[in-house]
Amino acid sequence: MKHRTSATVQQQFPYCYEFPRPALTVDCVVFGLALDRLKVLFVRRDTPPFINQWSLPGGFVQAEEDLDECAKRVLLRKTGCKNIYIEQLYTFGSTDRDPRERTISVTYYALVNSAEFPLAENTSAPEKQAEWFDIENTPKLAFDHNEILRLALARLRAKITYQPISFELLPKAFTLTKLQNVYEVILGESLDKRNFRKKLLSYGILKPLQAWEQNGRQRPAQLYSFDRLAYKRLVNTGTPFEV
Amino acid sequence: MKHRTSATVQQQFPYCYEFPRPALTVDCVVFGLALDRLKVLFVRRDTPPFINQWSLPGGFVQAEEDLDECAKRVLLRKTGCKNIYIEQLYTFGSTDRDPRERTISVTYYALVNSAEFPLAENTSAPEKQAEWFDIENTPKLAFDHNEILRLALARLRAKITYQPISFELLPKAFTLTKLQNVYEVILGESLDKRNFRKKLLSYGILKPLQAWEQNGRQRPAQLYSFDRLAYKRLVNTGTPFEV
DNA sequence: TCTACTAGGTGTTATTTTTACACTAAATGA
DNA sequence: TCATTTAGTGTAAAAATAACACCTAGTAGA
Repeated sequence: MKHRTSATVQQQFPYCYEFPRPALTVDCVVFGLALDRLKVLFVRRDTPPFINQWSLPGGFVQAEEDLDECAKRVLLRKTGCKNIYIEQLYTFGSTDRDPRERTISVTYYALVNSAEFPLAENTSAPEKQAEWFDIENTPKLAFDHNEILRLALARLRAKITYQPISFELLPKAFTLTKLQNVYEVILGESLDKRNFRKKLLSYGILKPLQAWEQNGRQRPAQLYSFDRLAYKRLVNTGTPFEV
Repeated sequence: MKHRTSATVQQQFPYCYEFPRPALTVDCVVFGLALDRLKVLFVRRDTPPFINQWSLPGGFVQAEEDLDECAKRVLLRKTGCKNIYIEQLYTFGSTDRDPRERTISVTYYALVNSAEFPLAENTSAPEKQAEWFDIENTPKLAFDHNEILRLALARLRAKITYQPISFELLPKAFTLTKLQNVYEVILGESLDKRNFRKKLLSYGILKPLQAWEQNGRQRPAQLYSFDRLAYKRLVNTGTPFEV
């Protein structure tokens, strides 16, 4: 139960409890795609501890905000884009993970659409210092954020094989080659083009558009969009989606 | 940052912070096996809110205790047994999930070994009122605990097919029939005996013991134990474990 | 305008994995 | 010794996966 104290101390530390309470933060691992590579977004800390070190974007959970909302708020602030795919990852709560005081971090990972968000090599994000790093070349991060990143990457790798989240990294309309590239980049292995197309198309969750993409001096590629309704129907029939 | 206030209020609410902080609890979904059925453990609440209603065993996270430790402490208190398999499930933090005040719950699910723990139909747990319920017949629970239970069950069903956690529900030595039964009970479908045995034995992670189980007036069954080292080797070769 | 280049697009076969299925073995109790 | 019960075992058909090569349709530049 929360109680107010009197006196001046109240003004600075007005929220008082019977037992100590850890601070609660949300930290996000934001994945994006650029130049056919998997990227991840870090922000440079401007306060101690770990001042000037790179870290995951995050923030304290506000009193009247759900955890998911908090993650979305953080993402909007750091990346400037809404409607990002997010998923809760894990909650980190070692007693020594923050040198200042006990802090619990509920972590999320997010997938940003490479069309809506201007992804370029080391472009700065809207505010503060934020940068995209290639997943193969990440710096030492503040706190236990390297560990969080590892877990997020493992989760992404696993999840992409049985849930249609690859589309979240692509623009609404995409070619099969781009889609295959998402899998190759994340799984770290190359796939057979014909088998990949055969399998993906067999689920009937890709809607061919009346549009083609012209990218260089070659044959234009058919554009597709992800058909969420068809995917729901697929799930209802019990057919597993697998790549 | 935590600060102490002066005056009498300090004695009751001595932990003061600049911003409001939610309470932090750990709640556990404890699964067990009895009479070839999947069971789950609930405790009856003895304080408001939801007094007298069934709920998941849980408790507040102590200042100097990791989240996993907290879950283990809760489980030891409620079930009396150590070395339980636990895994973090999800963190629930809706602003309205606790009618008293903002409370974040880091949830875990646990698998208890049916040999070490005396599982019987509705046996009372060591202290307070605790009962095992058949998974097909669970009561309305306090807070959002029914939702947590649903999620835990979904996770258990998914996980059992690609991680060797079924063994955690069985005694050290078990028969293949018992093992198959674990899968059938959790997945809710019957499996082919020959195919099941062929597949499980093919991984080489079951060590046949020089022991047989005599259960009725029939041929005694070979006992096996789970070979953790062999499983590690299997993982290292990249072979997926799948049921 | 012709040619070289580039990525897009497509089927078939061999191999592997999965599924379906039925009888004998070893013990007990009557 | 016979009836009953669960333990334990192999094979063949079907399905899924993996391997593999060439033509297409456009652009750029000669």
